[in-house]
Amino acid sequence: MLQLDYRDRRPLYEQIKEKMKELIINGILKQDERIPSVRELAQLLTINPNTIQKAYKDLEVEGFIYSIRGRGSFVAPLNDVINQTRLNELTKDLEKLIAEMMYVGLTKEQIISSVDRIYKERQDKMEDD
Amino acid sequence: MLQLDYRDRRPLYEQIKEKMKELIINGILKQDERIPSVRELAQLLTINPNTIQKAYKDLEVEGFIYSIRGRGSFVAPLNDVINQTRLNELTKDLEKLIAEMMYVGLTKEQIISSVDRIYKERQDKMEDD
DNA sequence: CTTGATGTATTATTTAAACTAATACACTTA
DNA sequence: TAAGTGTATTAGTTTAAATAATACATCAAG
Repeated sequence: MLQLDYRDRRPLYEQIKEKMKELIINGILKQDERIPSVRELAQLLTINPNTIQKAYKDLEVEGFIYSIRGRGSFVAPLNDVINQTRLNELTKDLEKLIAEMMYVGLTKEQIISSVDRIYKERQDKMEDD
Repeated sequence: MLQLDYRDRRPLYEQIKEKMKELIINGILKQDERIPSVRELAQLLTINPNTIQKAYKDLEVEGFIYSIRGRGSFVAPLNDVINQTRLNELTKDLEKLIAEMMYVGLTKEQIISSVDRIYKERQDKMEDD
């Protein structure tokens, strides 16, 4: 379900965050589905529970999961995810990315066709579920 | 010209890289223009020269600047910037970003109109120079 | 040819962040 | 009640970032 890469120079909790986001975004984990507990995942990955805790806390702040003491952690419903702060961050990231793409000489048409292709590929993938 | 943020949790050399990229991408620094020397910038920012050196080395690898021993560091000509490796990285970043934007419910049209807006804004800005 | 500036490299040290470890507590469910 | 959950705290270790002090090769100017 989750594989860590120790050659990766990024912190473990970042890797966990990214992998978990992917699982949620790609629909592998469904809304309100329970995800492994802090201790379970720590044991599975043979790392410290505190590291999982940090990853989960970040994911909760970003709106991807919610946690209930005594019960566990769960995939957040979409409504919770769509918060303006996150949207602003994503837009800012998009601006940076496009700025660099323009700089290396990509035309608007090239960029948009990339967006189009990516969008289509993702839609196809989601329809398979 | 360059302002560091010590509340930022990212490493200083990352901040320097990002700021320098912005200056180049936004056309503030022109092709073949000389940028501050390692020692100059270190003194200006009151940080260690080795930190600047690391930032500059990274920027050179990514194709944004080139350095000549004994002379200084300069903004790279565009042709050098367009390398396939960098393009692949940018495309991968774009894929991740769009995936998350789709997840939070943005339609293809919304994303493309964002791209369109960003592109136009940047073109206007560049024409002012 | 000397001088001062440049990029580059190396080694050692300090500082900060990431990670581990061991507990503790409040809450939920069976 | 017992076992599992999230959460918090404190301490220690490990790793990365940043500093510090040099050294060397190159280039331009005097």
